[in-house]
Amino acid sequence: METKKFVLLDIDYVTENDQAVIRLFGKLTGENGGKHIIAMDRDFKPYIYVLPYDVGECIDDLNQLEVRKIEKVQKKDLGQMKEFLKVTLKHPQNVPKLREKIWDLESVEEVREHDIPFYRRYLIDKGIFPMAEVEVEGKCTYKNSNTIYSKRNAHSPAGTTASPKRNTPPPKKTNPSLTENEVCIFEMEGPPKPLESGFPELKILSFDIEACNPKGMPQENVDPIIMISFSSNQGFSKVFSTKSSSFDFVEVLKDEEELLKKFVETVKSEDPDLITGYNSDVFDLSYIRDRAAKLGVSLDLGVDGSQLKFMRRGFANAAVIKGRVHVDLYPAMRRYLQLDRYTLERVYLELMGEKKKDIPGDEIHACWDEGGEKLEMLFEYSLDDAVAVTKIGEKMLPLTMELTRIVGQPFFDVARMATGQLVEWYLIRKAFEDNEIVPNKPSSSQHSKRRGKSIVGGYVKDPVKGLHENIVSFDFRSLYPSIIISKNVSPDTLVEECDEDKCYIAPEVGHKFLKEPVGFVPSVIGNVLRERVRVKTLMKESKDPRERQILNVQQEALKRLANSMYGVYGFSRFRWYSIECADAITAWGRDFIKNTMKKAEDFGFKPVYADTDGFYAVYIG
DNA sequence: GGGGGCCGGGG
DNA sequence: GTGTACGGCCCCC
Repeated sequence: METKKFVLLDIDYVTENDQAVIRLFGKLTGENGGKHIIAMDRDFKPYIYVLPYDVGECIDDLNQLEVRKIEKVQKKDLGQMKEFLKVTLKHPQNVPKLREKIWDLESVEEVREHDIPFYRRYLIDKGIFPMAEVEVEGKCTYKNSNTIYSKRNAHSPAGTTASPKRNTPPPKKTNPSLTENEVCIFEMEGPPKPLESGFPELKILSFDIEACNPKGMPQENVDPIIMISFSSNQGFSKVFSTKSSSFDFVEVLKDEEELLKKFVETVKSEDPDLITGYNSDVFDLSYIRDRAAKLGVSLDLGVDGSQLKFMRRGFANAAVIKGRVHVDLYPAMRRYLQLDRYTLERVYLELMGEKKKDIPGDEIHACWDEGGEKLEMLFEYSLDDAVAVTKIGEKMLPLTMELTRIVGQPFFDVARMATGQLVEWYLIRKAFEDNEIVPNKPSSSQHSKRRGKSIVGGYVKDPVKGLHENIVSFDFRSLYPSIIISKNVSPDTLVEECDEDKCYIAPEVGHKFLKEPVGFVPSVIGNVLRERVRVKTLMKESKDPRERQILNVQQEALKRLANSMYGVYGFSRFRWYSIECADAITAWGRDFIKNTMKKAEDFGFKPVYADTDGFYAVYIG
């Protein structure tokens, strides 16, 4: 038996002998530091909770179905203790198959926590966090990365002869390149242990491809890839192309097939933790997939030698490279910044304060054809794009990393989550820690019912026109989070009736919230804000500039999380949705700002503009 | 005013 | 894969 410590980069599960096996992808720290590890846990089983009408009858009914285990458990449902049945199933894929059947049983009132993906359940239940260190015990076998992958697709049951998907082009003879990496395949014995750890140093590799078509956007069935650029945060920068250049950073390859092979080889030899691109989910990697399929080049980019694949994620697909984290910075920047446009050029200007080389899309074809000076410009532009992506990544990924370490879901997911989802997954983890059962997502009918209701927002006083002198401003610090905490606004403290001294009553709307006990959401926000104060104090005390910078990112992440928590009450598709809570919060907000303005007036200030959590006033004496 | 449809960004 | 999810703007009743 041996012990390994590693930074947890990603997680998934595969099926072996009809059993789900969790795989933790990481990078070893300490001894053998830098090498990849794939730790396999065969002991974790999928489960759901069932709220029975009649316990005995329900157990009998469940025993008729293909279940592994049934246990009675006490869990809080919005603060109220109830007896649930924890039903362990045989395979994660049985959950969607069986949950309807179970729900339809006469003895069953409700099925809960039936839509939490298996790997997320694992992270939550084991208390481990991606982008932090984990310790495992068991046995390690070193293998070459391209010998691991055995025709088995993640998530498809072993043995089933799955028809080859568009996802995975038929791998032709792989080039036994010199850049294969040794990977520690680790059989876990016992659960993983979370370790207190600092901010991991990650290697980021960015890339960008060029292709061209005289008529407009290049078409993957016609137009070849003409160059691929790379840039890392550790000094690597290179352009590969099928045309030569006088620049040192350009390396010429004989044809597109060789170019694509070089792409794969470079990813393997550079061996980054993070791969970033700009619109790479939708454009670069999709284009590479299609061209590679056409030319029969194997895209075995995963650390386990698995193929590049695409996952459906809402309206766009996300490109997955197992064991490395591929992040498309384009959708990430859309959430991170508030801009009119999100072109790479615009985002770069915003973050770096300087212009980037640019060639309009419709001129690329001419540059490529003409050659000479124009072509050299194209090489420079292409490299500059990859460099820009690295720089943007260095600026914004630390925040994503902190959010990952707080929310506790994979970096890949966190980088693609809207803030509402971040909050939801954070609350789901906290619910597990507090023995609270997670509310179900609204059904489509509940959802449309919710959408029909609207919430009155913050108080806005239209600005008084004119040029004002002697302006003073006032604003509440984190108004909504403060209201949630001070008025204990939570779905589990909301009551129909109560004694006046035992609850807080919202102005205008009249919703009542018990003063005690502390509600689930207020307690979570309270912890987030206290943690933020703690981090800010550490930051002020710290003498080390790098440490200060890291702590600053941490407190920013906590602030983002606290400020977006109010939203869970008002967004119709969220699990902790509560129109009463949302209404009460904004009602208190309006009340506070109006009262403060009135008081200011008593002291001779005349408000000229107000919005939600602050106002401006002039002193008139 | 609010529900439905389209688009972004990449070359 | 126990997830099928965006948000802003325009247009149209």
